Amino acid sequence: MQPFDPSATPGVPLYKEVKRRILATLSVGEWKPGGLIPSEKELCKLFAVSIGTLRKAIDELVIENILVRHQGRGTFVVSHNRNHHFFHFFNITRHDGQKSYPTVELVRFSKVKADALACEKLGVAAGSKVFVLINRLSLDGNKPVIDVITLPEHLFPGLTEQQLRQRTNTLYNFYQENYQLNVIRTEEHIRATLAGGELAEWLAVTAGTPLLQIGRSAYSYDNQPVEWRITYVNTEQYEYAAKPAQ
Amino acid sequence: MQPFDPSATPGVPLYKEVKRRILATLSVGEWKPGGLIPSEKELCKLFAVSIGTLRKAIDELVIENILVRHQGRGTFVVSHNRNHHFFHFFNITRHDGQKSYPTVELVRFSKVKADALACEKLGVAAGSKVFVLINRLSLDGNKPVIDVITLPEHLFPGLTEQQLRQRTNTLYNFYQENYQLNVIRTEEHIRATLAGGELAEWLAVTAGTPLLQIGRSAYSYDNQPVEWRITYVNTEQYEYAAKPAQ
DNA sequence: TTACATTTGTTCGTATGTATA
DNA sequence: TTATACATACGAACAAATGTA
Repeated sequence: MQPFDPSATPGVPLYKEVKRRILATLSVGEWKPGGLIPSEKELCKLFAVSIGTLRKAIDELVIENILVRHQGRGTFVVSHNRNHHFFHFFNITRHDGQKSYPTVELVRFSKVKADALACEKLGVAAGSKVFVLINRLSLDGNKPVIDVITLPEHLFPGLTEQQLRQRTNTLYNFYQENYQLNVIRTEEHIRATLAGGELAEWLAVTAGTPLLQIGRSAYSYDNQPVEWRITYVNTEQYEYAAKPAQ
Repeated sequence: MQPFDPSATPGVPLYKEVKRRILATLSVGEWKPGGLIPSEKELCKLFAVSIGTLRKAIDELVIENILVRHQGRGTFVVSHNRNHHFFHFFNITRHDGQKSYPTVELVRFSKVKADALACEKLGVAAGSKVFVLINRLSLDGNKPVIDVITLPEHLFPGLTEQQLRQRTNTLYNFYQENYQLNVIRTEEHIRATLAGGELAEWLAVTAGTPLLQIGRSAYSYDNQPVEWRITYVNTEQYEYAAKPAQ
């Protein structure tokens, strides 16, 4: 005989329900990125489950890079920092596989009506306003990457060019600190294209140079779309390192 | 007091040791792809560990796509089939995300001395012989993909063009069935390039068309390199779908 | 259709080890 | 040194899926 539990749903394992409740708590900002969540013992009491069930829920959130455990210290909400987690979303390396931190230069900032593609990718109504940022990234003195980033205005109210220029950490850290938007997952689709026009200028290549064109959707908790970007990469000296098929 | 265990190594958790022993058993071919491994109860006896420890070892192998569990049936060694597991290593989709199975046409088959890059990627001595296969893939009547595949001769003794033409399943299934080489992991690095020469002919595009150039190393158990390939993709109608950052 | 044995999945809990502050 | 927190290892009981008699 099961103990009475009003939240129990037939067919849904208890640990999945615990996981959902942890995600919901993260989603409303009760536990903040970089912060400590209650200990396993406390969470067992809170959710009225055994330690094994709780650990199974947290295990999945750790695998999904949403929580991180530190033996002896506690369990933390994953945060976007320069040191931790950055290369999880930055897949550009030198041909020899060497990674390095890019420096970023804001080339353009504007607020416009979203085009059809942006509306679809961001899940906003036709005619909605969006911010468009164009960033140029430098690596080892080269400038091989241009990011064209689209952000829905309703999630970034009052965003200004100055704020973006003054940020000292990563862009995803900026979203997190200033707009409580925590990017936890991306989807990427890669095509080849040719440089031309302003893109060729910004990358300092001749028109007709082959480039990678990487479309990325970035999501927060609850699969909320936060950002849509297209990244262009000159692969003369750099390349895209795909994650091992898993 | 711990029970005496001659295989125990200080600092290495028991479940990691169990995992290593399962991998070693797979590596020598004692449990075959597609086949059933002993039940959890039997494995507990075999390794003299508790059910929890055994499950933790198997959990990791399931996450790594090496084993697969079926409730009520048992635990199986993952196998390369047309139906199961194929899209795990095939990341080309239509622009709308639609997946379909390619048909394959062998364009060229030869045995040559490995060049420096192939030697490095396959971990073979300079001057070693390798087979080079060129495949053209069709999707929905289009021919957007060329694979240039390099295989070390010592792992594929006696490989013939006829064998390759007669295969009815995937290439990785062919390696598995005929050479007991089970590809379980790949690494991929993506660049942009321009079509030209034979490549442009095979893909039926004009010279100067931008293409994806995807370098892939494929590994078996024990990180043994099995295959090195370069895939060229015409992304006019297709694209590379990266796995979600995980 | 039914009954049963087998196998994995879920949930519970305890004891001990290891890392941290 | 001590308390706290996660990591590892143990195992019991029951649920759910599967295949077979």
